[in-house]
Amino acid sequence: MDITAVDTQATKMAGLVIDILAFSKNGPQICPVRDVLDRIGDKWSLLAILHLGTAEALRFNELRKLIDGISQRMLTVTLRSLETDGLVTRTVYAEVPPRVEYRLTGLGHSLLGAVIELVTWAKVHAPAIAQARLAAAASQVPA
Amino acid sequence: MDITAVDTQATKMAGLVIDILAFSKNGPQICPVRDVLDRIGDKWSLLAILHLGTAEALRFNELRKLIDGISQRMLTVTLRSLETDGLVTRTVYAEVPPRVEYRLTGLGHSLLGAVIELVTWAKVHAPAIAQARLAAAASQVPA
DNA sequence: CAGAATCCGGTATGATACTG
DNA sequence: CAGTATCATACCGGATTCTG
Repeated sequence: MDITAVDTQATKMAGLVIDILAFSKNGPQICPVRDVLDRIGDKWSLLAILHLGTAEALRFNELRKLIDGISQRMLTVTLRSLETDGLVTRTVYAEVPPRVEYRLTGLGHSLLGAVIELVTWAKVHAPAIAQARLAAAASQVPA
Repeated sequence: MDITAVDTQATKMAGLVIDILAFSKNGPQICPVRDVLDRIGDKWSLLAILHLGTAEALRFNELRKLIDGISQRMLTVTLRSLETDGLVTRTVYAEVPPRVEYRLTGLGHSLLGAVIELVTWAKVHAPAIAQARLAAAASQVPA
């Protein structure tokens, strides 16, 4: 990739971003971009979506085991808010003991695609970020 | 897209996610996916990256005006942490009054690509989410 | 099993004032 | 202009206990 190609792509991305940000200013309601980012910007939503993307359906305690470190409370809260936003469905089976299954909706699957992009980026560039942090720490306390 | 195609794509995404999550378990250090999500999961980082993606370079107060509602303090904190992670560069010009320019690094631009995917999703599906929320609110207080 | 309710601390964020 | 320093606070999220 030569300089010209880089420039072209950068310009293209800039145009896309400008469109998005312009859109976010329109209308009387809050910015949809911020709104969605707030939703997925919490500690567990994206992880829940990722794990739900690995199976057709998952039960509450299955998710609890898969998402390492999540508390019962936060799993409940997270799933409810994802349900409210139409990203997952919650199905209760009238049995005893109770069984509840969660699965991604079509909307949830469409988000999964974008999320995979992001975590793939994270996976690929994690070493670069770690290195940058080390370099920053080193220049912080040189003596 | 027929049922088979949907299934195939869903299976493919599931495989990708499994790879990513498996990777995140490896090694003694913390999960890189969570690490990066924590970084960009704060309130302002993604917005700063998006705006920096619209121009070659931006000054402190230019960003301040562009990112509506951000406080001086949070802009500073956000930019510093992005700098620490190697996503933006900070250039101080020895002038008076001082001038400081921020611009995305190559790493930052690569993240911008994934972020654009995400916010584009947000832009497209914001109405669907809004509708889901309304439906949830309606079923909440039916009487 | 799958939660609901409650309490509680830490941290992220905001407001304000001061400075090189 | 581009911060830093300090204080105030809201709310996120964890631990615990109780329930259908």
